[in-house]
Amino acid sequence: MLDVQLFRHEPQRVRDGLASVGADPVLVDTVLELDQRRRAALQGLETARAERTRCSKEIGGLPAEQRKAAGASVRALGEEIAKLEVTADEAERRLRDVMLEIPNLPHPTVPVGPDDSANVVLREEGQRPALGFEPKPHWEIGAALGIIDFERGVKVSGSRFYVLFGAGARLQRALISFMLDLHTREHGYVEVYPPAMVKEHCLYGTGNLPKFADNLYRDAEEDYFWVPTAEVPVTNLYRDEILENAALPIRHVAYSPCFRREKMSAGRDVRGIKRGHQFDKVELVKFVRPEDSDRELEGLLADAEDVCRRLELPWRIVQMCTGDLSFVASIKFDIEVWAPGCGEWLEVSSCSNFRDFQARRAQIRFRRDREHRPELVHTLNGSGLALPRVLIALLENHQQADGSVRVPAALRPYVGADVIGPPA
RNA sequence: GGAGAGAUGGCCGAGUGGUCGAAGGCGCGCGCCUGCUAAGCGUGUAUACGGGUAACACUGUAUCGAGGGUUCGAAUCCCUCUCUCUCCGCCA
Repeated sequence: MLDVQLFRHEPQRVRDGLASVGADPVLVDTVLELDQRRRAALQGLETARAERTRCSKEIGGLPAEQRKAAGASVRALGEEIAKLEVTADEAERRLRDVMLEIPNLPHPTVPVGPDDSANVVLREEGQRPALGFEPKPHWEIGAALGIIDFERGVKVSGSRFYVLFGAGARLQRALISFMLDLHTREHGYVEVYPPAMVKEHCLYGTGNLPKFADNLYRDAEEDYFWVPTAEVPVTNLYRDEILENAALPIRHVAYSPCFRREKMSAGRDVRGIKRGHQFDKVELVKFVRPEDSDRELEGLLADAEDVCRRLELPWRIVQMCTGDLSFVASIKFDIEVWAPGCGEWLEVSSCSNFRDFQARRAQIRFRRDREHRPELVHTLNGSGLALPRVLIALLENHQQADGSVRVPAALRPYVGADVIGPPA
């Protein structure tokens, strides 16, 4: 959520920003009008309440037998207040509803563009493998090795589900452990194991609601949502808190399963394990002082890239243009790994700086010192990394002519083998 | 799932209809004193949204788990919900 003050003081800047991310600049005028209405309603209400308080105190000082009569004369005021409350609440709610649907403003350094065609590939890192044979897609490799079973996944849970067997399951578990260890031991993150189900308000905090309900699984009866990413529970860890200045920055790494309905991408990426309803992910989440957030984003990106490097995967960094930013991000860099088998770049992480957008929704603040009022923190996050796609890249980049898959050195202690071969 | 107890400021803990944003203690900030490793004295110490200011100051309203009700007036009375704790049942 954006700061209403920004609308009041720099409306043109907000209009320009909204236009650049494809939102309607007229929203600024809507907000300004609703804000005006809200303030007017509030002033009327507060005046009336102040008057009532004065009267009530007077009555309190009266002898008991006079109170009843005096009270009756104030009754009308109470009824008026009730009406003004309804008006003020209504104004407040309408403003809030609009504000909740307004996207974040882009960081000034974000390249301007209408859609993903204007995204910028900043650099390419790592070596593409010189395989010397026609690379197979992971669904062939996985099936041949007996480590990915698509048919049984469908049998048990329907389309977009698969089952990992044997070395495949172990490989995934190894990746999770490897990533958690790397980020906790070498990058300074504190590990968190969060709930995979959250209450509705958490999703408002991170910005998944109200706009993106159709990508979420929910249990309406119990008001539970399955998390689409660990970002949701981890960001909400500090909701409604005022953190100590010394506690910042907070850097968390969390492994969690993620659940997405994928309604919007029906029919897309149905082959393989690239896009399922359930997948695993190791997520990095930061809570930082505003002045540190630009630098912290660089660090976040570097920490996520380090996973690619150690897994000996070729990757590239793509900066999202204004038109391709997510609803909540003010700046975003994707990490894409090359998958030679299916011949595409796979998004394995989106590293974003949300600035105070989520913090305002979730009311995550910190106190710089006693003299200052609490300030909103900046939140950032990015995957470090998303498991199934790393698995794809691993199988496809490290496949060998005989059908086996080489395990990169960094992963060997976790897998307990140098090579994943066909079933005996 | 059944029965009971509870939810007050950073923490502990008073407060059962009025002058209570809320005693007292702890913690913490600032000042003084003292001078020795600790204490004493004074003073201050929630948040949000309005008004106000160049910015402070100042000022209004709200907030005692959440929502609703009674009342001129609710931390205090009534209802609903949430959460926590104890016991029973069930269970990985």
